[in-house]
Amino acid sequence: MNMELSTRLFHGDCRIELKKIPDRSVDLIFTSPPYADSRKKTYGGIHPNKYVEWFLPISKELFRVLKPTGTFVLNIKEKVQDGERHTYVLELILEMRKQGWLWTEEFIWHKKNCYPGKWPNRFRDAWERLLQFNKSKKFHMYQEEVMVPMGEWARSRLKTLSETDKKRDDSKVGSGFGKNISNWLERTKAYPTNVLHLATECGNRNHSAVFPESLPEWFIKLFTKERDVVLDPFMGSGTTVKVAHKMGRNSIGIDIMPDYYYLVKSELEKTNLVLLEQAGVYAVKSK
Amino acid sequence: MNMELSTRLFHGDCRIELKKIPDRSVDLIFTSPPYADSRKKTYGGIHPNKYVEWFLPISKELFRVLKPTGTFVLNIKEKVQDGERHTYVLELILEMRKQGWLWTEEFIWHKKNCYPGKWPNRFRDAWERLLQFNKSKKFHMYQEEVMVPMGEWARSRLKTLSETDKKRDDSKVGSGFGKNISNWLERTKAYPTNVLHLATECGNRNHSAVFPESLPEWFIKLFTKERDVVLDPFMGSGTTVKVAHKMGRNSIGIDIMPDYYYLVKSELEKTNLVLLEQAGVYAVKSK
DNA sequence: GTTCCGCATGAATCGATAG
DNA sequence: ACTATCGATTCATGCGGAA
Repeated sequence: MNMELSTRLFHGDCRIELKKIPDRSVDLIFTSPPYADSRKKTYGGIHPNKYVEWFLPISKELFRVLKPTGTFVLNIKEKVQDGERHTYVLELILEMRKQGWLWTEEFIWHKKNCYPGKWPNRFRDAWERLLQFNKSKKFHMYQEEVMVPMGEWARSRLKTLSETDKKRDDSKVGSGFGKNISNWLERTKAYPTNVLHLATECGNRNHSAVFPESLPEWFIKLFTKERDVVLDPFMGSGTTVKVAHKMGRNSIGIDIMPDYYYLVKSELEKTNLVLLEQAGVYAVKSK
Repeated sequence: MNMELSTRLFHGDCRIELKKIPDRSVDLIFTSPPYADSRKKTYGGIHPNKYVEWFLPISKELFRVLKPTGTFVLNIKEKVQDGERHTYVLELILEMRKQGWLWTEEFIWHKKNCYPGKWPNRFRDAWERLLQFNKSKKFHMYQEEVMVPMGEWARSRLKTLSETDKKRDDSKVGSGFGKNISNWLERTKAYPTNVLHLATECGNRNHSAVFPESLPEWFIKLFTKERDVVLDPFMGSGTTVKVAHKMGRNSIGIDIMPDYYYLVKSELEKTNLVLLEQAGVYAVKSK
């Protein structure tokens, strides 16, 4: 059957634009909001001390639009201010829990090629937080989709298992053991951990604060299946929505900056964009 | 000159034992306190909800004994409770700042071999926090001491060179060769980042150390020089004090558990222990 | 001496069962 | 209902013994 895959873009402040999205309609929110006091020109430079206050109305709307089985992944890192790490991320987590969010996990994104520099009192910052929030303890997670190749020892391990297998097969007759065995034998992959090793994308000076495609891709694989809905309320150059579309997910992108909005719009038009009746709402048709 | 290197051990609750240590006398505090609700048998199992309340009087004493130029490195990680990451670490950071601590940095310890397991809603936990606190913005940091070889190619290259070096060392007679090598070595070293990659120690039948020796070693190199004073108020099996002593630093270890206390004591006695007048205070003489 | 292989062992977490 | 205990699950590492 021919189904339509939609990519909807909204141009405006997500505090307002989010209200156009129905309750419990989104499977995954993946976003990297403007960092405190940075990207001043694009987002008006939220002061670190005002960051929590600014973000809470947004996270409340995000709570509303997320399905009970959905997940919110927030890519964020505190800035250094006056020689100290600022505490707005810590405070934000505490306040979001008061809104009903469950702080399920904190993934670490290890940036293998982090920004260069040298300071007398600190080293280069090579990691960012990927905070996982949920509305309920029962959320969808497709762990098999992100399994990774095992270490070197996999071969010998498999050998051992096949021998153990034989022994058990002799002693046990007609039990459900065979199924387990085949599971083990085909195992050449392992589940990942909560530490992600990805290089940052470099050389793209058109847009600030870009993350590599593999970052949203990993979480989209992990927390959604095809035809699910992915939302990025701080779309920026559109990495999340473009990856989502490529992966057969419906997506929604919001950005306040005209440059970003029209950039993503035109890029989607290059492929197969369909304008919907609402202003600023587009759908990309896909076979 | 013959100087004495001292390793002082205290047996008791660090909330009390710390009072025996003078104000502003410690250069580095490196410790890994008992995790909430774990090590029940050893520390009485502090409940996660009581953790901050329990730790704050200790951090207050630590603040007192640390030199203004010193550093406090706290190895900690929140437990999962009821499907969520607990918030006691976040709250602890916020409360410690109220005590006057500066939250300078958060290092990530990536545990390459983390505990195995599989669950429907989370992956294996492969990282811990190493929170850096200071009393002032002007603290001592010896960055050159922890420089690392650049990249993989450099590492293999270094191997080759060191082997070649050895071979020629036998036949070499005071040529300028060594100097060339050291020059080359300096060029291939880079400052590290705030992400540390270390495996936990396992299979060592002696004692199960909580962290590998290289962890305290790295921070001792970074934040102290020889003859400085290193303190671990939750000594455990004594990794920190033993590494500190090996590196020519004076050290102080405290533990409430008799088993740990007498274990470390006897290990130090095997080398060259000197009993001081105070009960529970020992010094290891070193030439 | 090397290299390879087998094995024990973790600062874990969930879900079920029991009190 | 709420807490305590137990079994099942899982994989990187370093050691020791064997080829």
